[in-house]
Amino acid sequence: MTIPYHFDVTRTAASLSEEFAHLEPGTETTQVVAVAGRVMLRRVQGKLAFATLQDSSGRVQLFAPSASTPRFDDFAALSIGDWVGVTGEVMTTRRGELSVRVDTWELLAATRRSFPDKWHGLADVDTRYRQRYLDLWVSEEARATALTRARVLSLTRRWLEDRGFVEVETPVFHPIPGGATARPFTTHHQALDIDLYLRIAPELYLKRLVVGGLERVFELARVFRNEGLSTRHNPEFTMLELYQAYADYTDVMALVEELVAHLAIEVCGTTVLTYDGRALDLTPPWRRATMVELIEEHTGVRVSLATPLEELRRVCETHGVVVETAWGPGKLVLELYEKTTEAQLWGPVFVCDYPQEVSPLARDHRSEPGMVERFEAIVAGRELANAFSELADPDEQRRRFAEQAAQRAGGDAEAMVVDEDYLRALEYGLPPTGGLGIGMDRLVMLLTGTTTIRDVILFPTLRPEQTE
RNA sequence: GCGCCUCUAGCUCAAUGGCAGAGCAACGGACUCUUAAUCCGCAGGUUCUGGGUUCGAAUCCCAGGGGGCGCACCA
Repeated sequence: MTIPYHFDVTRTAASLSEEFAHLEPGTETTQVVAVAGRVMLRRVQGKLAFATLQDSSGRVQLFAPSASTPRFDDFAALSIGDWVGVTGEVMTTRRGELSVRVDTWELLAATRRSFPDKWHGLADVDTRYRQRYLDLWVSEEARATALTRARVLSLTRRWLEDRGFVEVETPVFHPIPGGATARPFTTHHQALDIDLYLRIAPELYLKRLVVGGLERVFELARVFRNEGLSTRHNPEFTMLELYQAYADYTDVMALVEELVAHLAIEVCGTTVLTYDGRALDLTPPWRRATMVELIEEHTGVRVSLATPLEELRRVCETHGVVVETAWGPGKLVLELYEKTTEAQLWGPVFVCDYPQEVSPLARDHRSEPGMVERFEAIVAGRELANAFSELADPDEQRRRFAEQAAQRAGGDAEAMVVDEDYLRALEYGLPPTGGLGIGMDRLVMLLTGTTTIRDVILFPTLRPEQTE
C-alpha cells in the first residue's frame, strides 16, 4: 500500500461534533466530509468495524461496514496509532454515536511501535517529557496546556499591539551578558574567534531601541540561564520584556494587572482562580505595598536603609538569615525580605521599592533615598514580574556598573559587566521609560493550573538518554 | 552540589528472600451497532547497570546511571 503525498481534509473532529451535536440515532445526513488523524481505539465485530479517530481538535467515530468499506480487512486490521484519512458521510449509529462512514480511506502513516495503554496513558513523567509526541496524543491535559500556552502568547501579542507596542527581535548571542544577574551559557564563534554568551535577558538591547525612537517595544524572548533546575526553573525559558517611553513603574503596574486579568478572562473566563488548592483573585487593582512594609508585617520589625548596619545584621541573624560581611544595608534588607517574607506572600501583590544596591539598572526613587523605583509582582507565591522606572542617566549607570564590576572582582560570578556601548547609547539620551519582565512560563502555569514548569514547556531540559 | 524516594514486558501495574505474573497493546482466530467492545489463542523479560551477601536475590547490601521531590543555587 503506497502512502499518498497529500490528503484533502475538510473537517476537524471538533467541528463535526459541534455541528451535528443533536442528530437522532440512525440519521444519515448525506453530507460527505474528509477527516484525518490517528486511530486511537478500535472495535471490530466481524463484518462491522468501529474506530475512534483523533485529530488535534478531538475525537470522532469511524463507522465501517464490510459491505461498503473498501479493503475492509485492512481497515479492520489497523493498529492503534495508525494515521488514516477518511472520506464519507456524516451519520449517527443506531445507538446515536456521531460517526463518519468510511466510504474511502487511506493509510497516511503506520506506527511501528505500540502506543501506551489506551486507558491509563503515560504515567512515567520522564517518558512524557522525552516523548512528548506520545504524551500529546495520550493526555488531554498535555494537549490542552500546549494549546493554552500558544493562546496566551498570541493574546499577549495582540493586547500589546493594540496598545501601540512593536514586537522586535534582538540578539540571542551577546558579547557581554547583561540585563540581569545570572550565570550565562557561553559559546564560541569560530570565524570571529570570540566567546559569546547566550542572553540572560534582552533588556539592554530593548532599551537601546527606545533610545532609537521605538517608544513602545516588546520581545517574547527565549532567555538562557546556567543555573539549577526545579519545578519553577528551566535553563531556557520565555520572558516577555517591554519598554514604554514616558512611563514610570506605576504605569507598568497598571499594565501588568490589566494584561494578566485580560489573559485570565480569555483563558479561564474569570479573574477569580484556584491555584494549587488556594484561592487567587487576579481582579485589578492588585495590592501595592513596599518591601519594608511587608517585612514589618511578617517579622514585626521595621527596618530601613538608614538602620545602623550592626542592627540590621542582628535583625537578620535573629531571623535565621546568614549574612556576609561585605553586604551593605540594601543587600541585608533584600535578604531579610527574601528569607522571611517573600515565601509567605501569596498575592497578587506588587512589592515596591527595592534597595539601589541590588538594582543596578533601575532609577533612583523620587522620594526614598537609597531606594529605586522597582517592583516585583508576587502571584501565587511566585515571582511573576519584575519592573522598574529605568535608569537613564549615563553617569549614574556608569557608577552602578563600576559597583557591579567591584563585586565581580570580589568573586560574585553573577555581578554585571560594564557595557560601554550601552552607556554610549544612554549618552544619546533615554527618555523616562518604564520597563517590565514577565516570566511567561510561570504565567502559563498560573492560567493552566499546573505546578511544574516542565508541564508548560513542550521539551523541557533533561539529561540526555544513555544511547549505547 | 546535598538528602529522601523511585526504576519489573511497548504501556499501566503485581510478585516484600523461594518457579517473574496480570490487564491493555502487538500477533492469530470468532463476531453486522460497538463505546476502555466481548470471547478464544499465541507471543513477549539483561527485573536500569556492575559488584557483593545467601543454598537461593526483582526483593537485602555497596557503587554507578536515569527520573521525581525537597534543600541549596536562582531577579
